[in-house]
Amino acid sequence: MLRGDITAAIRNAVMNELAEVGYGRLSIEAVARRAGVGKTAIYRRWSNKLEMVLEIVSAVAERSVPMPDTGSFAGDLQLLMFIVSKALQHQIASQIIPDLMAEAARNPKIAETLQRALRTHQQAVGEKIVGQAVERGELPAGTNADLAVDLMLGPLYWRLAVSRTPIDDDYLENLSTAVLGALREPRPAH
Amino acid sequence: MLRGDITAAIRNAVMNELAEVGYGRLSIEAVARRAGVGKTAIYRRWSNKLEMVLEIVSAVAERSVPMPDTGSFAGDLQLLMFIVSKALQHQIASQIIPDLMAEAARNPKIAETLQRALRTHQQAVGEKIVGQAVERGELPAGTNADLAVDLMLGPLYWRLAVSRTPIDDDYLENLSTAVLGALREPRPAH
DNA sequence: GAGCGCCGGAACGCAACCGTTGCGTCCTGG
DNA sequence: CCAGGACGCAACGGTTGCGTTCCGGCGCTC
Repeated sequence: MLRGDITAAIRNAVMNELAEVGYGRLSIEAVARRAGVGKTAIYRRWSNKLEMVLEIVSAVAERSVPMPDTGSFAGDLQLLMFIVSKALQHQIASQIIPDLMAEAARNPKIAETLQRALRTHQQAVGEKIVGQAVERGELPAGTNADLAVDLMLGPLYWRLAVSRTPIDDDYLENLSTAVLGALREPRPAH
Repeated sequence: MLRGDITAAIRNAVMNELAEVGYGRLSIEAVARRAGVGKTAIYRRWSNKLEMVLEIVSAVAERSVPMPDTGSFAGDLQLLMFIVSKALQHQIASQIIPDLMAEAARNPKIAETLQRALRTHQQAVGEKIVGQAVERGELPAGTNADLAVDLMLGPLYWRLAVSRTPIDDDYLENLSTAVLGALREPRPAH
């Protein structure tokens, strides 16, 4: 019976409020104001702030990050980095994600939701790419997939969400070359 | 004239409150309660919440991260990663840093302070380590210091502050080996 | 031992937000 | 045409926090 356009307006308002003030300062009243909606309409849909935010955020997060499969590890890597960098450069995402990550450190429910919505998927993507590369002989058999994921996503996240230095195509190419070098068979010291 | 022990108690309380509830929810009243101090004592020292937090946090941040100089790039790298990983595993730091990073995305004053207190110093450390390595011939001459910093700190930050997966010595060694591989002269594709 | 300044504590007026309720309107299906 | 439900709006009492003010007490210094 709930009107869909209203629900959509609320979802939208929550995302924007989250980006602007963060979870800690998010208020139901501000969401209602922003959505042009009565508080009643919100409480009719969710029982409190936490539940509302979690439901909305995971709904958004679930439709993202496709699985690259270009036929070569170098290609997969470049594509993945391109996608992730685009996502992290998105105005709203780049505000919300670090905020919720920080919040997750003190709220187990947020942590769990984020884990399910982001980490798990990213890990699966990483493992698949690395697994394919190993099968093709592009990476050594013992390659640590966890380490690979950290190497692929860590620098991007650091750069875009933490130090917030702009990124260009050159940088992205250098980065993927470097990561490629990092994961290849270790060479003797000289 | 202000009593030093009281100032110290307030500083301490602010750090702990920041870790527990984050900047967004930090309240002067809670800080006073926690420090066992009247609000008056706080307002006598700082004029508002933002100024207080910035002054205290930068004071703490300024005394950290020594400059490694072990004589070899591999040694410097391992030492730096060890220090940073210890710092990021510190209970309070690992809560406060991501929180302020997220807050910095929407508050320019916080961003500026963090930039000065953390980024600038880290960048200097990275540049020095890379510069020394290039002089010794351990890294190619054109090595991009920015990229190197991202590769060194990004995965650690990602792992410890974002995905919050525990780290052991083995992982740290694998990571530094990988970063070493990433920064060496690029090899031809096969 | 008088005075000064910091101290904690209590209370102030003001604002924001919580979650709930009641009102009158609008839309829809029977 | 009518019942019912979702809507917005406004108001409720209660809580929390702001930044300020005033108080009495305590420990300096002169």
